[in-house]
Amino acid sequence: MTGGTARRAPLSRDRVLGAAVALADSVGIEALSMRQLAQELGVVPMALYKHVANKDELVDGMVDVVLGEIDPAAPTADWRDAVRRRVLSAREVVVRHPWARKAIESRTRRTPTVLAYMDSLAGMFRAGGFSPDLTHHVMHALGNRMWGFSPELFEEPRDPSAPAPSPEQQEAMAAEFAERFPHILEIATAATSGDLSRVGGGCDEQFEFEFALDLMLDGFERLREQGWTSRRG
Amino acid sequence: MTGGTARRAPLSRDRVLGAAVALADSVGIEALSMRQLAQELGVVPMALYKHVANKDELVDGMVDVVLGEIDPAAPTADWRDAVRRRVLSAREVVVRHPWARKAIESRTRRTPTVLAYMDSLAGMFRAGGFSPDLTHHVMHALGNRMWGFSPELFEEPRDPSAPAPSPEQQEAMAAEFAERFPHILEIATAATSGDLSRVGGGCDEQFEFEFALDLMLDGFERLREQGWTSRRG
DNA sequence: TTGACAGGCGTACACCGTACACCTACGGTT
DNA sequence: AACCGTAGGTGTACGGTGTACGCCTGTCAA
Repeated sequence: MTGGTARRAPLSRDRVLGAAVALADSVGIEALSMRQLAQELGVVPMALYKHVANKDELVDGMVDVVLGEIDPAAPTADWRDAVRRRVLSAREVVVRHPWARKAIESRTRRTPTVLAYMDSLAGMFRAGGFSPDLTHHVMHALGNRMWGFSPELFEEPRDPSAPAPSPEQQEAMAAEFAERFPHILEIATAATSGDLSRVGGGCDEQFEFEFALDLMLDGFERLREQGWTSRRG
Repeated sequence: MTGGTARRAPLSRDRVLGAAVALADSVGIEALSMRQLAQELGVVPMALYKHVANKDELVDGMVDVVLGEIDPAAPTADWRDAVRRRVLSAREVVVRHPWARKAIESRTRRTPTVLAYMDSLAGMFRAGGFSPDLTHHVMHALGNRMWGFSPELFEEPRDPSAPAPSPEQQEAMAAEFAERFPHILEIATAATSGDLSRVGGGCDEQFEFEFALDLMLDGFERLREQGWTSRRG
């Protein structure tokens, strides 16, 4: 009966992964469970296991999905520009999917999609005149930054439900902090251009990311120029 | 009765944390559970909660313990040397406690111990002539490498229980790999000096770490020399 | 002697991933 | 038309997790 109440669309690997990505987008990766995902799909938990082997493989698949959102590599004369674009494009997708950071960090299996991305990046270095040897090391040096994220040194819980400390408590804490961690306080205030009220407010992650990325790329270029090699002689 | 069968030594926060570190050392962080830890201490699970608030706080404490194993900062004329020593000392302890990598990555709360370490590092940059502004950014650029580890691009499961693929299967896989990921294959063989049989064997992590660290430190020094600042004008 | 309290115990709950057996509907073969 | 293999959704159950809550007991100060 085509005109009756529409039957639930059948599951498929893609539908499962898509729903998982959407769910992780809204509740985070640590709240994503097979049971909740099943419920979201109007299905019993075990039904999922007909489409993914287990939860690990599910997360692998989710990572593949978001990696698929990275802009395909565009041909560029300049290796530096090519790498930079690619990585910043990757960054855009992990910003869209904040859980991807943890997911990628925790991943141990390298899926073909992951390998393909790394391969394309390696290819850019090679095309730019990097030796296989040097390419290898700069890929390591890039590390997780190739996926468009850097570790968050300070992640603020910013828990609004927590009871706000009284002003004098705040003052006391600030005083103790200033005594024990003067340099951190100093650079934190520098980061906010001296606006003390915004000290806890987090950093400009995009700036920090590009700063570090460019620093590395500069270093890479220098090593390439001077024909760096790991073999002594 | 002092001479009778010795009563179990009473629990304490330190004893709990010490046992947790030892347990994680032997079974890994993901196998560490409150129940198992309690059993190790000859105690009922809930007894632990009299000494740590919850599991998160337990892990925070464990991280603090291992950070305590880092060599105290020694006075050095050269900022570069000071930072390098400190970070490599940190690396020694995370190599001793492999689980610390994941633990630190997953941590969100910054304990005083963590802050103290970061503060001492920041202090080294400041003493070396870095502006607060620049210090801030280089700390971000250093990222998790300040804890002595870099992300593992390829972690091999190296599962010995998995059925070994037949030689022809292996050959077929290698051929497909070579076609799809030529650059990865190329740099992997470069890493083993052309010894194809060792391609899957992993990289020299220590070398990669120092390579990346020195690359960053070089970059930092250059920025310091030229009086880099994030403010335009 | 008393009574507060620190610290270990036992039970119980909600949640997790997933093994296993079952059912049911569909597509191709005879 | 009868059959049957199989893909895919269901239900139940098991062993694991973190931890809330109440109890009980030994220690020590008043």
